[in-house]
Amino acid sequence: MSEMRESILREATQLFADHGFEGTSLNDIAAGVGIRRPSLLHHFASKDALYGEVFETMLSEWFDKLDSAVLQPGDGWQKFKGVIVAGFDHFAENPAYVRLMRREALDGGQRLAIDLTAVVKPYVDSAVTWLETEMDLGTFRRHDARQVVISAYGALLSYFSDSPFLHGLFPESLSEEVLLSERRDHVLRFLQCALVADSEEPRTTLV
Amino acid sequence: MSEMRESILREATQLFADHGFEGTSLNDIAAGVGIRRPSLLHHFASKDALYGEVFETMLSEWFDKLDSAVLQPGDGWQKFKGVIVAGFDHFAENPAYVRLMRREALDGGQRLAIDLTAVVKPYVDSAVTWLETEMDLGTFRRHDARQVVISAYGALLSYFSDSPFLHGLFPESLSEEVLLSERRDHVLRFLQCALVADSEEPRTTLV
DNA sequence: ATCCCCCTACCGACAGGTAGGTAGGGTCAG
DNA sequence: CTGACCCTACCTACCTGTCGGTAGGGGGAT
Repeated sequence: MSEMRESILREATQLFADHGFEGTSLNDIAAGVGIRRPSLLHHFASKDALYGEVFETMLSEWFDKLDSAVLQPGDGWQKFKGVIVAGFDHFAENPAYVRLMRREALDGGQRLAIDLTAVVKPYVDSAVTWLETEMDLGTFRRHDARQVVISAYGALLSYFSDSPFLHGLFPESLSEEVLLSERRDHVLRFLQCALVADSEEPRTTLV
Repeated sequence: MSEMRESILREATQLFADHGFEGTSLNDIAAGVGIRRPSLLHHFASKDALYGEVFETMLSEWFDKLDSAVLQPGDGWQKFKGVIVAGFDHFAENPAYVRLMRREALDGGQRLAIDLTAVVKPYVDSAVTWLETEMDLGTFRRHDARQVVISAYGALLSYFSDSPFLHGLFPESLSEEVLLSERRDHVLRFLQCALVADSEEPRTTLV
């Protein structure tokens, strides 16, 4: 992969995440990497092709992280927590990915060549069956497992996707790092309280 | 308010929600109500003005519902539940509003004349102080109250804003109504488990 | 060393289309 | 007559994508 291609992909990821597909022009992206539009189109066949490649890169990086998180040893809450933490950290490092994903979810994924739902569904289904066995075992409270996945999805993504808006709700004095770690702690504790029955003092088991 | 103005506002709300500000043209909106673009611009000074009015309508309708929900008698979980239900039902009736709000949160509210954060912050702050007193009383578990608001915000909105994407994750056999009521039940039970300590059998108190 | 050829990378200029917004005229009700 | 309403025609700005052309490096053959 050429250096210029990567620069373009990086810039395009940021701009698509910030302003959406329609709100980003090829001129903007080209200017961001210091070339003209025709030169950009030398590396990518079209705006749609560029967008598709940005999205594929985003998805594959996330699936890699997710796969390795799922393969980590552990069970019950420890395993669930591991996946949540992996997601949180990955999204914290790549907030543009979250915003990209949210925009695509809002639009219904019509722009993509791939069927987003079909790609994600296997992950969701395996998470659902795993959750249901844990509930059968009694380690987790009884919930609609699919709904749990959606709720966790919402809890994880919303903070990052809506950060331009949500940030204004906090006192300005708090630094980015403090905000992040507070959110992380909260999400874990909140999910644990909702999922694990005997988590009356969950702080002691949060290690 | 003239009939035509209302039609335009209705159509604009739908299209802005579905395709975003940049993804919606005045021609699309005008065609949707059966007039030409210049006629539309007779009723609204500009695209920005139209969008601003759509957004203001959305906000004021939601704040009305929210105010009356907060004023309902009750305390502790019953009060919290009342607000969540009011939000859920309002969003279920007006999914376009949720998608509009999410899009604006993603963009950072730069397009609006009003400062979205400043408008919402008082509501959040009062919710935070209320939650903290309930936690002090012991009716709710100890959480970071502001984070609880964000989590509830995410749990409520995500299902509606990302519905084009999330719907594909469910079996197609389930009807819209079943899906909605299942989501509603889940959100309430999930939040109750997370917030209320003695909710081991929360179904009995869900009345 | 020199010439030739092909290649990648980039550019200016252009085409075709659409965007938001304006100017001005026709119609019709009060 | 006036004013509200809607129209066609038009403007400028910007969009994506193409075309022709250029700069320059690598590798043979002579």
